[in-house]
This record gives sequence, structure tokens and C-alpha cells, in this order.
Amino acid sequence: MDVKKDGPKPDPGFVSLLTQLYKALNRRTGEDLLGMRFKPYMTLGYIRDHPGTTQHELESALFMDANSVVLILNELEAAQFSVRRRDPHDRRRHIVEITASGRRALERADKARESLEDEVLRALSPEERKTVRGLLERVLESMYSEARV
Amino acid sequence: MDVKKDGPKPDPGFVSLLTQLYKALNRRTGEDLLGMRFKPYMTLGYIRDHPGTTQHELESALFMDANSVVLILNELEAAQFSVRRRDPHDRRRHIVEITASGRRALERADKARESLEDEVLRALSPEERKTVRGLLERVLESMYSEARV
DNA sequence: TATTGTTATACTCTATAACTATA
DNA sequence: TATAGTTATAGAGTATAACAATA
Repeated sequence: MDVKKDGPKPDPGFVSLLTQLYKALNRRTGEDLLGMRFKPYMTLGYIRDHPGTTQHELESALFMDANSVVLILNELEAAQFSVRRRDPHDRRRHIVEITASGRRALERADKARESLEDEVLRALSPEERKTVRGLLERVLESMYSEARV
Repeated sequence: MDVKKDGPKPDPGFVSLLTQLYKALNRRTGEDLLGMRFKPYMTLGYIRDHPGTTQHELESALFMDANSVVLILNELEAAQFSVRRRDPHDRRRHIVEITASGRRALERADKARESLEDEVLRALSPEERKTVRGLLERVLESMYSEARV
């Protein structure tokens, strides 16, 4: 029972949908909102949640290349939000850790991010938000496991 | 009743989730797959589905800036997939239309896109795919209406 | 004076390869 | 020789402002 309101509804496709949402979101996640740019924010969140992580792990976890990781960590260190120190067991590795002030900045940014999400997802009920997040997480996880093959 | 499998499961947030999915997807949508780059493909799809659209409409519908629209249309015209012609009622405007060969190229690309999506969404059942698409469409629509305010 | 589209410019992001230091 | 990280470079994406034509 397809209700056709305005002609044959074209199927934009999941990928296009995601791309448009990404762009729409990017427009409203300025540095002024989070207190830092979005990618460093996302990276710092991962660092906090995965103590003792390495740059290599950041690459694969956040789908970034080595170069971007370096640049973002430079930025985070310049703001004194994170530090790199050599892994004593393998001196090629850097262990990345969040600082106390990084933790505070991240908590502030998290609050801003939450209110942004409330605004962005206002069309959805709490249960629907949970649903969409759960589904997207599963999609992402399947992409990780595929990448590992 | 939170099942804690591996410590306090951090909430990555909808925005981060979307960003990672976007990046993961971008890595596998090369030109060789669709026969054209992804953004022109997405744009051409909109042009087909909205006959008589203008560049200004493309901007707001696809969350692009005027500059990007010009560049993408240049690319599409070079490939003879679309044409711009002056609107006789307002000679400042360009009316953008898909060509016959653009339509054929788009149909081929659509097939490739569908098989890509099958692969990307393989973690989800058909009903779940419908659900996630429907929810994301609603989020996007609410962002449009907000942008209009 | 405002709008549509174009051009120019700069800045970010991404991808790649060359380099270093360690293993 | 292989790996972790860094640096350098080029390409694509995005944002901004100046501009021409038209309203």
C-alpha cells in the first residue's frame, strides 16, 4: 500500500542518504560549538575510552590514514588535550593518552554534542533514536570485520 | 539492565557514528565502481528525479555550495550527462536537465550502487534496512524544514 | 539593490610515497 | 626486512568573497 503523494518517489539510496546527512551535520558542527574541531573531538573521545591506544589503532578504528592521525594528535597536543609517549616495550610505538584538561574539554564538548543531537534527531522518538543508532552500529561493525579480512 | 561486556560501553554518539560510516563508505565508492565519481552520480540522480531543477535548488537539496554545484555540473556536461540552459522566464537562472546518455549512465550506476548497498548493509535484514532508511529519511527531512526557517 | 551563476582563492581533508627509528 | 610514526606533496572537497548578468 504505497501512498504516492507526489509522483513516483525516487529511491535515493542508503549511501546518498548518509552522504547528505553527513554534509548537513558538518555544516552545524563548527569549532565554536564543541570548543574544538569535530575530528579532534571524535579522536579524543576514542582516546579517553580506550586507554593505552596507539596511533595505529586510531587509524583503523576511526578509518583515518596515518597522516591524519598525526595532524590531529599534533592539534590535540598543542591544546594540551592529549600526550604521546613511547611504549617502553616497543619504542617504535606511541601510546596516546588524554590529559586532565583534555578530559574536561571533552566533557564540555560532549554536552554540546548531545544538545546538537537532540536537535538533529528531534523528528525521532527516544525509541526510534535507539533503533537507528543500533542499526547503524551493526552496519559499522560489519564493515570493520570485513576490513580485517 | 545494561549488559556490560567490556567495561563501560562508551556512547560514540550519532554524529560520530555517521561520520565513521561516511568515511568507511567513501573508501569503497571509487569512480571505477559507478562509472562516475560519487558526487556527480548523486547530483545526476537528483536532476533526473526533479526535472527542471535549477542550480540553486541543487545547492539546498544536496547541501552543497554554489561553487561545488558549478564544478560538478561542468564535469557532468563534459561527460555529456547533463545540460544547462537559460530559463526563458528568468534569464539569470539555469535549468538543468539530464541527457539520454546521462540517463543510461545513471541506470548502470544505480545497479552498481545497489550491489554496493547489499554488501554494506549485509548485517541487516530487509525489514531492518527499510527501517533504518525510513528513520534517516525523516531525520534528513526535518533538517530541510529547519534550514528553510 | 538583490539574485543567479561563475571565477578565484584559500583552507581542510585525504591518499601516497619517502624518510627515521626501531624491531 | 618489516613496522610505527613522521614529513612532504598533490588531489579533492569545502567555504568565502569578488564579479557579471539579470531581475
